[in-house]
Amino acid sequence: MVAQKRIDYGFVGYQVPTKPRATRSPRKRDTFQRSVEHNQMCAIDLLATVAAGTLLQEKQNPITPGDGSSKKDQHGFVKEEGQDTNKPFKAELPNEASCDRRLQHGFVKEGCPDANKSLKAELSDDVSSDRKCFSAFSSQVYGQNHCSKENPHLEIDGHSCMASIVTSYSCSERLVADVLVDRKSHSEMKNITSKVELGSSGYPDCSDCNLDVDVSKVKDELQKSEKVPIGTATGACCVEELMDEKPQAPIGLGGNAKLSGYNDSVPSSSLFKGCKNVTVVSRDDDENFSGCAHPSSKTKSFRSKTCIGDQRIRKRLASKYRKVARESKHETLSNNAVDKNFNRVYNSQKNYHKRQISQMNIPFKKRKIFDCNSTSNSNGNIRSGCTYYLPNNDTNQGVSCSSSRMRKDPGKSSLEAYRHSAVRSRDSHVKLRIKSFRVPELFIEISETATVASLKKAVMEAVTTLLQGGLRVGMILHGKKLRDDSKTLLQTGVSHDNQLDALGFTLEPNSSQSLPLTCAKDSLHVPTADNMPLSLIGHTSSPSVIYPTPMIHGFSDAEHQVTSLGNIVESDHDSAPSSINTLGEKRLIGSTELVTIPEMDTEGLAMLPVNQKPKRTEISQRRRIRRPFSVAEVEALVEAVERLGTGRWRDVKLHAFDDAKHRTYVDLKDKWKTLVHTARISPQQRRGEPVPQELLDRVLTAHAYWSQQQQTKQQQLKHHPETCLLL
DNA sequence: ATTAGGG
DNA sequence: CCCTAAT
Repeated sequence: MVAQKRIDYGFVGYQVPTKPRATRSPRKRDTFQRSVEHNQMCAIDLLATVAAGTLLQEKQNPITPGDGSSKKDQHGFVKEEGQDTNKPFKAELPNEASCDRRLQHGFVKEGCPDANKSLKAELSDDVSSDRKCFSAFSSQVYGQNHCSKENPHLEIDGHSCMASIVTSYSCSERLVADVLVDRKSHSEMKNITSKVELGSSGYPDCSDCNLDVDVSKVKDELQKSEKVPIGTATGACCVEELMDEKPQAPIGLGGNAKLSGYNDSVPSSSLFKGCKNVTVVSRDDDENFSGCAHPSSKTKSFRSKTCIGDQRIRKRLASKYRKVARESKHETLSNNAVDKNFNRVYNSQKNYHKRQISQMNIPFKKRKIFDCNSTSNSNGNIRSGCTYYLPNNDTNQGVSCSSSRMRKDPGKSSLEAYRHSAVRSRDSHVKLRIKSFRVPELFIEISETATVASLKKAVMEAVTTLLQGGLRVGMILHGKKLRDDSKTLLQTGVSHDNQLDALGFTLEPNSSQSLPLTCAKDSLHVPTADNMPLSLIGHTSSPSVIYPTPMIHGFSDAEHQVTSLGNIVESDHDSAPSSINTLGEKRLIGSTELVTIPEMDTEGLAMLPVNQKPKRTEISQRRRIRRPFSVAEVEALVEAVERLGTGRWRDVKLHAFDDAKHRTYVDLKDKWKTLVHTARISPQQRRGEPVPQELLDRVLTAHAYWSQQQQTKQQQLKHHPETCLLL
């Protein structure tokens, strides 16, 4: 490559950290400049080589240099290089010193500090400019990384929930994050509303909690109603956002729930990531359906639609629920809106790649609502109901008028009535509604020319991936976990009015990321020892606390609510083992209302079955949880390495996995190692989740490229040590 | 704290 | 993923 003969020093983007980047003398500067050019060329070569088709396509839709994209890149670089940008002077010196003492000497010799300083400043400027150019370049080449705040699609209107596109998360994300941080007051999560109805007659047991069970009950009721929740086109995930007024969105979770629509409960969050939410549809029907007034939803219709296309998802959802605090600002998108969104998406999207970010936490929140009509109350029938919101909701709810209202007025009276009724007969039913849970952010990249179907498919895949781990249901009463599945609701007190307030369900997502060990599919639950929830799984008492996954960006209102309830515990997707502590910390960060958490933790621990502790301990001792890399993560890694090269794992981590705390640079390095190995062996020999051949090809290409670069550098050093001096 | 490699 | 040596 052309680059080989040239000196690479100074190029931040691709160069190895060790090399000197800037020089103080004019001559050196020129050299530097050249090196930069050279680097760029290298980069281009690499890109051309590596990126092949995709990149080329992207090039066609280059982002204008001036826009935010460039900024992002720049930003990214800054981070990469670290200190350089920020502290051109000080930072650089040390680096250089380490890299090349000669340089340093020269520098020192030059003598006057001031002169040096100015020079350095200039150099740094140059560097930055170079970087800019590079970034612009890279952005063009990579196309994918442009999430400038300026991009229209990135912005989220309060209500607009779009399918977002995401670019490479690395740089762009960061920028966006920086910019958007302020806005993220809202949760980034998308909510999937689900409606779950519980027939109280059943047992409180976990088994009961299973969607299937509930579903059947619900189903019956639903059948009565004609409405059909909507199958959104996405089929895959239709999440409905809950409107305050029309809280319920039936969801495909569990047997009961159906995903009616996929909404972004918190737009801002989506922005944060630079992605928009993928909204699928919520129909008016849904709303009606969801309406508290209509406790009975159409299960059947739901079910039929539920088929969304991917039973897997459904299953998973069913298996696990998370409580979702409903976001006050849910809005249902009309079809039109959806269409618009899609258009936007398409426009913005360049690649068909869908990505999930490392952050893929799955914070699902679940809301519960008890419906009991006053009328029914008189009857003593639970079903009558009023919608009862769990405490969680209340907190958040400022938004949900219905919930708060329900609770206060009708709710209580109804509750009392309910209680009485409960006392009278054991036949009374408890109806629960779980409106929504959150879905972690999904990033989807799709070409403009892609069909709607493909986008849907992409969304589906993303959702599927998220839910892969499966979900588990836990119940919390008055902040305590209900572990005895054999107890009846009555015995547990769930059927009593007071209890309702304190009742909470938790969904523990076993996402690969969050809870790798608990892979329903693998049937390996044991491992999760680290995670309390996981450990709990094996036990009769399934009541694990729901952990709202700590979002990277902060907690959503819902989460806060949950916290207030004390029902929810967060599971840290990142660190399953120390979930509690971690959670607590995160919460603190995210919100002020953390008080409950500590208690929760304590209780939780205390409550934990004897078995649990040992398990946990054992597991923790053994090692941290295994968290297989998802395809999305692999893609992120590959992309980062393509850009940064091997040997800069810290930078790779910072760029592509900064939010994935459980991925250390060592992990990334190891993963790359295994990827290279995987790419070299025959497909038949590969195990685990198959990695797209395209990615493996990129791995080999990038690996080859960077290996060569390394050799070249070494040779240069050997043969032309003086170059260092010159530079 | 990082990086590189072996296990 | 873990562990370790070398930076």
